[in-house]
Amino acid sequence: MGRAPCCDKANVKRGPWSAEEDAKLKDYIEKDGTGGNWIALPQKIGLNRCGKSCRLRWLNYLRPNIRHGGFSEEEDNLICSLYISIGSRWSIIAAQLPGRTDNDIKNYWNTKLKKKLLGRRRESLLNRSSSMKDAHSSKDATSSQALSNSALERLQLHMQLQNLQSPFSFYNNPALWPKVPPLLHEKMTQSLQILNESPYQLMQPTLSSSSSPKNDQKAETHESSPAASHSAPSDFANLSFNDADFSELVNSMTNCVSSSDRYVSLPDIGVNSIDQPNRTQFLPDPIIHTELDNSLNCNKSDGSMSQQNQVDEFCFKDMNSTSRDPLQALWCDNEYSGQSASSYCWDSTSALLCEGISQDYGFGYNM
DNA sequence: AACACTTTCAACCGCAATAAA
DNA sequence: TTTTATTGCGGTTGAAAGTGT
Repeated sequence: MGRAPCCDKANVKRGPWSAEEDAKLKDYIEKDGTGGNWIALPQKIGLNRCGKSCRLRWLNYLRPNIRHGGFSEEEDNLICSLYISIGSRWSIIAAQLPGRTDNDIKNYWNTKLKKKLLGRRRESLLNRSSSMKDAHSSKDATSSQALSNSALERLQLHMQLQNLQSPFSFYNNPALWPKVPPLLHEKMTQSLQILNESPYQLMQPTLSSSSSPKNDQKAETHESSPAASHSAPSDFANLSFNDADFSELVNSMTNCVSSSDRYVSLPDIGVNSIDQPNRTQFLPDPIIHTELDNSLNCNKSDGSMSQQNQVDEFCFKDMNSTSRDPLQALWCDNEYSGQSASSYCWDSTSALLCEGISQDYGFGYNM
């Protein structure tokens, strides 16, 4: 037995809001507030709408100081940075962008920003590797458009950025990877292999990015949809890769590649509201900001980087310093203990919220 | 001009978390 | 402590607008 619906769906109006409905809702809330009960609100004001619909309309459209469209480069960079670090926690991302709603940011990311960013990345990767990768390039042209917002996508974006910037990085050297569970190691290897073989190839919608029944069910549902039907089969489809996997891997790698000054602080991320006047402004790590600028503005940062600089930026650039020892211990010496490194680090939003503390978000890019 | 295809984005859906009874 | 109601969120849908042929 499923839960009762929040309203009688057969007898409430759906679809686009009229100006009259907007005015009714806006006037009432501005005057009397929501009364702490969205479900009861439409009846109070004589709107034949579901309470959830009213709430959404208010939050995403009618609320004061909402901005639509016209995202600035700074906002682009911030969204990218946050997406890579925390994934599709749109409400948290929106909290860092005054006047933006989670829905807007989500739409913007899915329709424009992701393509913009990864498209540039693809171009750069292609330019650099075209001479040796021609044999692999054409087959993925179609599938490159199909993207998933899975954890693997974040990992791959992470890897692409890393790989492009520093071709000698540990991402290309499995021997340098940390001790992680064999399954994760295998996934990572597969991802790297696919990346290297198919610089065009990004994510597949058929990817079983989560083991949850919900997602499995939805994947089945979409099998017959037009969107799925034109998707080429992918090796990624064999990867089961969830947020926990991602966080574990990236966190481990972040610990390795990032010196302390490469961490970006995200103060009070869990408790900020875009309406809070005194919220702490989150600014992206300057290094990431630069990289994203380069990516979003089609600058070839990789082309301008000297070989020496690349070596300097190599993940074990401090190999000769004493500071590497703990890292080596993490990467090479410790047996995998079964405890995720992320258990005390950045991945879990809920952890952030529970702890209520500022977290260091390690991106781990060598830029 | 007409049609097909793609993109955009407002709105919806269902689940999980939380609050209230 | 358990049950029920409500809120908040991320994923998804589908109509409208845009673009290409």
